Amino acid sequence: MKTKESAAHRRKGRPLSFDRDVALNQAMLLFWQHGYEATSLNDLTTALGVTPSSIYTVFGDKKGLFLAAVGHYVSGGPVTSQTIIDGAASARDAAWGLLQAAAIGSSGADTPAGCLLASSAISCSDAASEVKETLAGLRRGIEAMLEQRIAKAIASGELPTSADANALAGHVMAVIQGISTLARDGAPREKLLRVATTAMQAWPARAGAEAR
Amino acid sequence: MKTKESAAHRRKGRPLSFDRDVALNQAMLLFWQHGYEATSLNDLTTALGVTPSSIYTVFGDKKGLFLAAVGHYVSGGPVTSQTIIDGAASARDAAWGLLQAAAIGSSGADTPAGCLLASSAISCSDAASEVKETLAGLRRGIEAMLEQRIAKAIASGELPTSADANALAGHVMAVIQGISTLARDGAPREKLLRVATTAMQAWPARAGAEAR
DNA sequence: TTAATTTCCTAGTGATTGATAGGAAAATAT
DNA sequence: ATATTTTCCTATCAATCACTAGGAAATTAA
Repeated sequence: MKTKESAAHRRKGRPLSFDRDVALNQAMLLFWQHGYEATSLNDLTTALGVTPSSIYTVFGDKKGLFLAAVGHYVSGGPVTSQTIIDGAASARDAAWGLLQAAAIGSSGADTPAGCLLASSAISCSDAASEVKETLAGLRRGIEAMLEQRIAKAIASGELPTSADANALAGHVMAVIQGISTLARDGAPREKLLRVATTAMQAWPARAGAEAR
Repeated sequence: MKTKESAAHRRKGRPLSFDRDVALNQAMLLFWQHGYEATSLNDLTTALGVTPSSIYTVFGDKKGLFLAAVGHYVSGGPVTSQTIIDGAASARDAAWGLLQAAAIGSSGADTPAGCLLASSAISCSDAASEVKETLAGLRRGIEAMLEQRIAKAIASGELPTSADANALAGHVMAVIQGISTLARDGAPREKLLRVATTAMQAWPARAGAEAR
């Protein structure tokens, strides 16, 4: 069920000596652990078992490999931010789903701590600013999707009109970012989940309820 | 009123040709903007107007300069995390003070976006793990101080016994971390403050009040 | 003035960085 | 078989990295 180009047409020249997805997964793990700039080509070629020239013919350059690894990260599993938000029964569930996914994804036993999007290019040299900006764009995209979902909930009466969609979405994104750092600092999954639960206490009551 | 060694005793050899605090401030700004590893010695010597050998005689090595710059950062102004927590009238005010300081400090007009502690060494190579761990320790220290302040508030009846000091402190730290990243991604101060305000909505009601 | 001490500058160290040149090897197409 | 296309490996590129040797210059102590 992998994206394996339905075997209808084979390439012409010498075939790749390695599995592109396996290599991409290895690269993703390295970038996840050490970040974009701190992961050297030497680290990558060693871990992937591939020579530099192969990387450059397949992915262009280090930046291309990183972006491909990010793509592998965001669309690798069945659960993405998009599917979480779209599949949630309410804006509140969307926020909780994202926070829960961040807590669990940042504390996997077989993956580095934290979130690749949140941690791999926070500070960098000018040469890597394009990569940093790409990740920032992905983060902003998730935030925008969540904000729209919240705005829809306000419009539909699910949330009170006094709710601030922009601030609520920003708060959720901030906590997701923070959960990633807490995880990298060594916090266990159980704590990350309690932080996520605490963050949800900031969620406004349903529009009907006259509390707060 | 600077810490200038009360002029009682001058050093023996040739005097420093530059002001240590001015240089440290410049170094801090560079590390603040680009992070620890992405800031090269060449960047530093150029900005500081100082030769490499001078840096090494005064600060030991790049790591020593960075740690000195971090010290300059955390104890540079009159307001520190310590003074915010100790000076707050309540645990709630302590949390709000930290969040507000993060929002304002991350969006200064004359300083790089974000927080140096939160952004300068999130992901790094193995060679810089000591620096990363030092910053993580500073973050954990702030969190521990806040957690103790919250625990004290629970013990004194200021907060309900159902409150989770560890999770509340973790949430505040996560939001601080996230505010730093939002700022680096371009969010304006006004939004950071609204995120901080939203985060405070998660704070439990006073022990007496029977709400929630 | 002379000795001792400390910082100064110039020039360069070996190691590592991302990336490549050149040609052999392996596949398909004819 | 032969041509074409693509990837393979070996060896290496120039640039940059953090860092330092060696000696002149500037200060205090005697």
